[in-house]
Amino acid sequence: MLSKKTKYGLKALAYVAKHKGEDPVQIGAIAKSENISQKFLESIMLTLRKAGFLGSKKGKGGGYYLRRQPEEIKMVEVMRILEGPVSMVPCVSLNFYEKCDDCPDEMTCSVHSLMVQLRDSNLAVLNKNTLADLIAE
Amino acid sequence: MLSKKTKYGLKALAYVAKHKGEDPVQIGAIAKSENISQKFLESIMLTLRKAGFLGSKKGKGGGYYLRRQPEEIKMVEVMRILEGPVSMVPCVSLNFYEKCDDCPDEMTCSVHSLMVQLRDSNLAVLNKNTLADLIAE
DNA sequence: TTATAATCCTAGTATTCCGATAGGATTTAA
DNA sequence: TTAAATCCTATCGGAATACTAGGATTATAA
Repeated sequence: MLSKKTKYGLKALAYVAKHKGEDPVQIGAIAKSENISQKFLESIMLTLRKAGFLGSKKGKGGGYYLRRQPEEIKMVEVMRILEGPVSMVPCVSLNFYEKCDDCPDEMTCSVHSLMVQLRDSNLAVLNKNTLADLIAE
Repeated sequence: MLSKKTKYGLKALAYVAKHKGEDPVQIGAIAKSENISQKFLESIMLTLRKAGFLGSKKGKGGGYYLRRQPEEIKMVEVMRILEGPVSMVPCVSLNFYEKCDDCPDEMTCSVHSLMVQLRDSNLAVLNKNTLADLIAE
């Protein structure tokens, strides 16, 4: 299941992207438009800013804006920040590799190959889609 | 992340499939071979039996055996039983459809299309792979 | 017949994670 | 100087996950 954090984060990014070129958008406006708890969204926006997707302006008239073009923000980057690894098991993760605690040997693990295939098919989709695709429809 | 339940279940199915044609295999043997808590595995085996993948024989010399050919057990079936929906959001699930609580309208939801693509690419992999593929390598 | 070995089944528990909230500190525009 | 916004850390309740306990049931075989 996709976490609410990720879902809200994606929606918020889409919202900001839709208002590109205008004044910065406020958390309150996004929260209201997308039915998201404002406080929860605050922490998500913070994450997205620290990851470099968003910039912010403090104080009155402040808010968030995109720091990169929507076409250049790949979904795989956003997902890795918000949701974590693309892989379903750490031992096939490209960016978050870890040994599985129960597997003595990855090469003889019966689920390994299936997990690699799932990872790769997901990566293909997430590499192809950008923030621009999210607001296209 | 793949749940331990699913991971253990897949490994157990693979183990049983490897011993096809022999006497039924005991939970204890699987647990030992795959580093799984025996009690936990018990409940997983029960699930797999009730789902029709496994048969069981009680009493001394009992254990579990496959009820279908490995080539005919699709990973998508097993995953749906153990892990739940293939989709990451309920509103794009084919077998577990539900409306998302925060979305007023699926058609205007910015993450919808991405979720459909992910679902379909995962389905493709899970439909192609069978239990036979798990033990092939 | 009886001991043993296995599954069956329900309930409970410990821990972790998720979603959300609290409460201010800081910064900026008007 | 006031209001409006982000910034930041800490915390909390509930749900889900991973696992455990304890026995009931069934079948084999000495």
